Order: sequence, then structure tokens, then C-alpha cells
Amino acid sequence: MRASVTMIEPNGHSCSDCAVRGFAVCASLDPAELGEFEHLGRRVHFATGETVFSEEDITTSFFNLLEGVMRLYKLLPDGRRQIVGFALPGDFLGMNMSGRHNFSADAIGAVTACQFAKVPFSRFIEDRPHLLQRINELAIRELSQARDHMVLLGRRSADEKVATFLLGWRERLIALKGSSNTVPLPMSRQDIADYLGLTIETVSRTFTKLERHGAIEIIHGGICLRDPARVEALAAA
Amino acid sequence: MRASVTMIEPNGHSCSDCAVRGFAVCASLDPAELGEFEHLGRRVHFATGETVFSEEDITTSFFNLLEGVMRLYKLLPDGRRQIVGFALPGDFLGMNMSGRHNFSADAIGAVTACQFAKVPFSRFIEDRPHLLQRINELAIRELSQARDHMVLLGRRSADEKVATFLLGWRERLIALKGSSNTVPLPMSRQDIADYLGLTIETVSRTFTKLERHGAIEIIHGGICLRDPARVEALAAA
DNA sequence: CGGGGTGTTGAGCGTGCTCAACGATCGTGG
DNA sequence: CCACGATCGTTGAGCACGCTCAACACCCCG
Repeated sequence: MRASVTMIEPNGHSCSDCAVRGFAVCASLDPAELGEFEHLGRRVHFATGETVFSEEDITTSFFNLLEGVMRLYKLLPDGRRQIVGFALPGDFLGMNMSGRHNFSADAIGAVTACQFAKVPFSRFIEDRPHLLQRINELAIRELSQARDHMVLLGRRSADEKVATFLLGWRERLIALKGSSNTVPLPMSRQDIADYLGLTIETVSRTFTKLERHGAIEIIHGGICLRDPARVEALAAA
Repeated sequence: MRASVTMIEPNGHSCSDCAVRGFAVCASLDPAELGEFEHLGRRVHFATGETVFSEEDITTSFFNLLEGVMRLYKLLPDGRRQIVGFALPGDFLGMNMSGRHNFSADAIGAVTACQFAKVPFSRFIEDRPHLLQRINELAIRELSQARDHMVLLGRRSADEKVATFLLGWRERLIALKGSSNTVPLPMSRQDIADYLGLTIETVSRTFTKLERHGAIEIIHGGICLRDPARVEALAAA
């Protein structure tokens, strides 16, 4: 699904009242820099299922996710898909070495992002080591998450994968919105399956199994943790 | 296996005649900086199987690999292991956000590395944006490799995994030492299995299968590519 | 020559996949 | 407002890929 119309607002927003300011890239900027930075980005919107950028596209922009969730994925020639991550508000997308995006990114539900043209953004970084440092920190954190996910993909059982996913996703949402036993799952079962290296059927079966055991309750658009300790035990650290 | 004796040489080496200078982190330094940089690092040696650092160790040093191969891995509480990568000369190890290493690193065969104490190194970076930029580039490249590996772990069959590994490993060696159809494999079958999310038996069987089909020849300490096109077909891009 | 580590091969099993049908949910238009 | 179709999720039956368990071959080193 490709963008038919992507809304671009003339910059009527200011960074100072931005929801993700504080934990996004821009957290590293002082007020003076922020004023300059504000002119570099435009706020853009994407509708459910819209593709923000594709795997082999030449990189022309970076994105700072403000609202919504995105799936980041790679496709094999025969159509098999691996979701390499879900992006949440505060995540910075588009950095790469090759000049091309090395994964694709779709909006899951409505998404708002701050878009930066590559060239001016790169120039802006050049004399702001603090911003570069911040971007580096985010990359290193992502690398650590990527390695954790490799362990999950290569060495965990289906049950462990699902349990680990639920707890990890919950953790990320808690960091954004505070604690709750209700965990919204905006992505489809297929998305979860492609993230965990499973099939949709196995994910579905594992969910119902967890529910039968009283560990979770499947609700519309998410799950509710009934017995967090049990789920943690299943995740096996 | 823990280090019993780790040899540390008083700095009798100079960066200027370093083998990896040109593609390691230090490639970003000019001659003047290099002179200063030289005093930050010490050349250290590790014997076969020695652990350079462990997953939950507090990070006190960074390492720039000069010679040899290392396995980078994570362990689950029950002992299952996932190798998240193999390090080759030029690779820079130890960057992290948490203050602790988030994976362990062993020497596969004899290893020589350039060791930097964390604090002085971090200070040295601070007023050298070019070095930070270089580190960032390496991190972003690693991130891209990590995502590729997630696809392999989550969505490829055993045959595809092995074929893809052979080609990828060969590519990395070619970048270091030039092209050859003979591909040395210094790591054990168990290492390969733990890298690909397979068992040692499956790796062994797949190797012999490839050999029976005339795609490769198994030689001591490695393989020889007899029919690269066939292996590439099996890897399925 | 013996012993331990590493790699190979075989037989049988089980987890997770495939294929297929059914059920739930939601947007759309009559 | 409900009928309709499409999409998404659930459930079942059977199968296959890769794992488990076990035995054996090989090789380096003592």
C-alpha cells in the first residue's frame, strides 16, 4: 500500500511543545539550537498501512516518529517477511551507510512524524557534536535491542517468543505512557508472527494457550496481563 | 574459559604501520591526532578460547581488533547460546549505552587487539567529532548487518542459512585479504550452529549435503567453493 | 597407544508449519 | 438498520523440517 496523499502541514508546530521532546534526538539540543532546528523539519502524516519508505529507496529524508506505531521490515525475494522492529514515538528512522534505506517502514494506524531532508539535516549535525552523540546513543541502543532479538529468533521456543514479546512491548509502552496491565497491540497477528519468526497460526494458538492457563486475557486490540509472573516465567528471562 | 595470563606489551608499536589502519576507527584521524591516539591504546594478546569480556561486565575498555577472529555471543540462563556475530580485524568492540557489555566476546584462535581504557578514550572523542562520526558509521553498518541476520534467523531454512553464511563470511574475508574460492572457517561447527540458530548436527549434515551436490568441498579448517553459483542459488539472495 | 575433543552419520521424535475450514469483526452500501 | 463481503483471527488435522539421542570416525597431543 503506497501513499496516495501524504499530508504535509506548513510548519505550524513548534518543537517546544512537542510530545517526544525529552527522549528523541532533539533532547540534545539547547533552546537556541532548537529554534534553528525547528525550520529543518516538517510535520507529516501517514494513514493506516501507508509505506513511509521502502527497503531499496535512496535515502532523501530522516524521520522522527511523533505519534503512532510503525513496522520496520525486510522482504526476501519470494515474499517472506521479517519484521526487524516496531517504531514508537521518539524513535529516529532513516540513518544508514549505503545511501539507501535498508528496510521498509509502514504506518500501523495513523502516524505523525517529523521529516528532515537528508542534506540540510546532515549539515546541521556537522557542527553539533552533541546531536551526533545523541544519534550515536540511539544507534547503539538499537544495536543492543537487535542483538537481544537475534537471541529470541535463533534460540527461543514459540511460547518463549510470544511471552518475551508481550513483556518487551509492554515495557516500551510503560516507558511512554506509564504502567498498566492492559497492553494494546495495534499490530496484526501476522505482524507479530513476522516479528517473532513464527506463523500466524502459531501466534494465535500461543495466545489462546496463554489465556487458557490464566496468564493473559485476550481483549479487543490487545491483551490484559492477568498473571505477569507466569508470563515472565514462560519468557525464561 | 577465562584468561589466565593476558599478555600486555609496553607500547612498542606504532599506529602508522598498523595493519587495520585504513578501515578501522582510527581511519578518521589525521597524522597529528594519530600520534596522540597512539598513547591511549595498548596492544594486547589473547589465546585460543580466552574470554575478552563477558556479557554483564562493567565496561572499562574498548577494543579494536587487529588480528584473529572473535565470537560475540549471548547466553540464556539455561545455557542456550546465540552468537550475534564474528569479529574480524578492523572491528571495534565495546560500545554500549548501559555501562555494561551486552554480549560476551571470546578469542577464536590467537587474537591481537588494541585496548583503550574507556574514560580517556571517551574524553579523546569529545573534541574529535570526526572520530565520533566514524564510530557512528561503524555502529550503523553493524545495525544493518544485525537486521540482515534477523531475516536469516527468523525466515530462512537450514540450507539457506548455511549457504548465506558461507557467502557472507567469504565476502568479509575477501574485503580483508582478497578474493579466493577457499574459505577458511576458524570457528567450530558449534559456533556456526549457534550463529545460525541451528544444531551442530544440522550444520554438519548441510555441509555434507552441499559437498555431495558438488557445491563445495570440505577441507581441513574450511571449505572450498566448487560451484559458487549453486551456493548463491541456495542462499536465495 | 590411549584419551579427549571435534565432526559425522543414523534413527526416531516433536515442535511448529501447511493446508483448510470456520468464526468474528468491521466498513460499506442498499 | 441490516445484509453483504472482505479482512482478520481461531481452530483442527496431518506433515515435515530440524532437533534429540546415540554411536562412531577422526585427529591432534600427551
